[in-house]
Amino acid sequence: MDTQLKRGLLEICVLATIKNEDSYGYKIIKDMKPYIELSESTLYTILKRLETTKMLTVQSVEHNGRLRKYYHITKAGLQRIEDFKSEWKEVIAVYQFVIKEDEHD
Amino acid sequence: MDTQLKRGLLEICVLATIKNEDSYGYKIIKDMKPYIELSESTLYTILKRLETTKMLTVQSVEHNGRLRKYYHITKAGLQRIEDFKSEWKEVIAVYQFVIKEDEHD
DNA sequence: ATGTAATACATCGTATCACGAAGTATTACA
DNA sequence: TGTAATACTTCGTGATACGATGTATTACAT
Repeated sequence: MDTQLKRGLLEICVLATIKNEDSYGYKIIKDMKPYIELSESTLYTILKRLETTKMLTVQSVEHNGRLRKYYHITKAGLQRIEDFKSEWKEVIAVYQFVIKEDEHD
Repeated sequence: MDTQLKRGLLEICVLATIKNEDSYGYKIIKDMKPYIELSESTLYTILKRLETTKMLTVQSVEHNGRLRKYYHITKAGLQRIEDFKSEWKEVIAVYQFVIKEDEHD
């Protein structure tokens, strides 16, 4: 998918991925893959940002002797998804405008 | 609209605006306004970029003693819109994933 | 006549952000 | 013994939306 088009979707998609169940970096990438691909450097940048903006919280959990960082969505994160849904109406309006066929007169 | 969300839409929206009729900067902004707002600096940056990538051609036309730069979409520009339509299927898939309700088990 | 808004285009600097490259470290399996 | 998969991190770069600012003309109101 075009990089610019992804910009508005990546962050919200990460939130959606951890919405129902806490998850960690490597798994988030795999879960998102069918819908939208992103590199590790991109994901960890986004996770850090979402943490800074309090959209999620982090907890390190030991797994097989190694630490895994589990991410948990916050109320603000859930609200962010709701806001996205509202904004989507505007996006659809733009799309309709773009695909509108020529009115041959 | 959120800046990030706009990133994937602005360029294509400019092309859609001039698709049926050649237009110039100031008018493009006004025509786009109901769907998506952008500043003059943003638009002229985009127009320059679309010219560089051969998505449109420019022609200066005298109007009321002043020069207006009219922009005309090219074949490549029209193709760009078609490509966007194709890509939209992926965008919708992402959206569906984001709004998917929790499966309470 | 004087001021203000609208029209029309251009440039500069900045902040945000996706991403490739590279690195560290462990586990699993051939 | 080597290679892939797992897991997280840092750094530098390029793309791009946007505010600020500037130039210049026309139109209209005070």
